[in-house]
Amino acid sequence: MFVRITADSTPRPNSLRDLGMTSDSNALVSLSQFTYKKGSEIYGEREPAEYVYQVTSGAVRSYKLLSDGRRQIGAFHLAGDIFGLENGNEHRFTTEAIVDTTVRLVRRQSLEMVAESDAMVARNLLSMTTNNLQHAEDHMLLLGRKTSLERVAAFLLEMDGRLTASGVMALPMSRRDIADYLGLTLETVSRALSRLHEVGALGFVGNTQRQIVLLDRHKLASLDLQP
Amino acid sequence: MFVRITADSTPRPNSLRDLGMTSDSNALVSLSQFTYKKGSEIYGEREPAEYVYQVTSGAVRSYKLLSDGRRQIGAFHLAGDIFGLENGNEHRFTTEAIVDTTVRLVRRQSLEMVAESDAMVARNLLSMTTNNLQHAEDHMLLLGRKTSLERVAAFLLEMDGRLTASGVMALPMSRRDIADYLGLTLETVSRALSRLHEVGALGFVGNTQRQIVLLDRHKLASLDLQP
DNA sequence: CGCCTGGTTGACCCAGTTCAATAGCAGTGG
DNA sequence: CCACTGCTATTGAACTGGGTCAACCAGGCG
Repeated sequence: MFVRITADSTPRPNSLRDLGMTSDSNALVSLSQFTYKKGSEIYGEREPAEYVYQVTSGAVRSYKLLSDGRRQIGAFHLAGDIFGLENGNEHRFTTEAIVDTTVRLVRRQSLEMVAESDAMVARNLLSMTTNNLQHAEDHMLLLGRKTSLERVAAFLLEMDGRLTASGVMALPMSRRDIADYLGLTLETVSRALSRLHEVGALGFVGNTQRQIVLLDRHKLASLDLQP
Repeated sequence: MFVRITADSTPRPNSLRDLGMTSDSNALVSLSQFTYKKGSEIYGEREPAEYVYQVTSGAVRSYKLLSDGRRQIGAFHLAGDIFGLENGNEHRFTTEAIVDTTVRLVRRQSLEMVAESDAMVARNLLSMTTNNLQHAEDHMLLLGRKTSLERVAAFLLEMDGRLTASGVMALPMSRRDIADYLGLTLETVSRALSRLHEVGALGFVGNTQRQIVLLDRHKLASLDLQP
C-alpha cells in the first residue's frame, strides 16, 4: 500500500544514453565522466545550468538554503538517477556529493537540441520531469501533514525501494541529511529510528556509523503510519 | 527579493488555446466550457485523467488526503491557470471548486496527439510541468523549514502576485484552505494574520468574511521572513 | 429573527526542538 | 599499537511553537 514513493509506474529512461541515442538522431550527445569527493559541491543554486548529470556510483543530495542556514533537501540521487535537469537556464538547487561519487554528464544544450528534433527524447524529458514533480508532490504531503514517525518510516521504505532489491541497505547519508530531507531535526530522526528498532521493524547490522539497515516492511506497514 | 514564488520567469503559454493552436498543426483541440458549483469536486485522486482544465473564472484547490482526513493542498488554481495536466493516466490530486468556477477543458488525449507531432506544443507542455515542479520545490522548503509567520507572509505575497496588479486582493479561499496549503492549522493562520495586521503589514477592507486584503509589501519584506 | 458557517481569540497541552552529556568509530601520527 | 582528535550518533532533560479545545462573535440567509 505504501511501497514506491517515487513511483516507477511510468517506464522511464534509466540512462542518459537512453535519452540521447534514439531513432534517427544519431547525434549521440557527448558523454564524459567525473568524480566528486565526499562533501564537494557539484553545482550551486542559481548557477547557470550547463550540464545534466547521471549518478554512476555514490549518492548526491540536492537542497535549498534559507539565508540563516535552514536547509531543505529536496531529493537524494542514487546510482542510476539523473539530476540537474532544470529546463530553464539556472539550477534551482545546490547539489553535493554525499560520499565519493562519479557521474556521467551531458551538455544541457546538446540535449535540448536533440529534443527539438526527436519527439521520443522530448517525451522522455517530459516523463522525467513529471516523475520529479510527482515525487515533490508526495513529499509536500509528507512535510505538511505527517508525524515524525510516519516521515522516517516513509523515508526507510523509499530508500529500501531504491537502494536494494529488498531488506538490507547501507544508507549513504547522515542523520542530519535525513532530517533536512524530512523537515525534522537529527535528534528526532535518531529517536524515531530507535523506536522503530525497539519495535522490531528495523535492525542494524554492522552496528552503527553509516549503518546497514535491515527493514521489516510488514512490521513497518502494520504500525499505523499513513500511506 | 521574495516576490514571485511561482516564477513567471519563463514565458509560458497562458491559455489552452495557446497550447493547441500552433504552426502547422491546425488541429485545434476541441474546447468546451463547464461550470462547477462552490465546493464541488472536479476530479478525484487516482481517477483516469481524461481532461486538462483551464480556469476561466473562480478558483480551484487541488489536494491529497491521508486516510484519517489530514489534507495537504498542493496548489490553488486561479483565473488563467491550467491544471489537471498529469502526464500519466491518473490524476494525482483531488480538485474542487473553491467558489463557483467555470473552466475550459480539452481532452488530454487530443492534446497528447498534437504534442506528438508539434514540437512547440511539446515544449509548452514541458515548460508548464517545469513551472509546476518549481512551485512544488519552493513549497517543500516552505513546508519543511519555515515558521508559521513566514509561511503566511509567503502565501500573501504569492497571492498578491497572482490575484492582482498589486495591493488589494480578495482571497477566495477559507482559513482552513490556507492552513492546509501551508501545513498549519486554521487557528495558527488566523493568529499570524492578526499579528501581521497589528504590525501594519496588512489591512482589511470590507471587514471580515472572505476578506479583501490590503498588503504592504515593503512592511512585509522588512519584517525578517526568509526569501 | 434565529440559525449556520466561518473567523477570532484565549488557555492549555504536547510533539518535536533545543541544549547538553556521553559514546562509538575512523583516522593520524608518534 | 595505542593515545588523541574529530566526527557522527544516541539519549536525556527542559523548553516552546504551534496544535487542540473551547468560547465567542459576525455576517449571510431562510
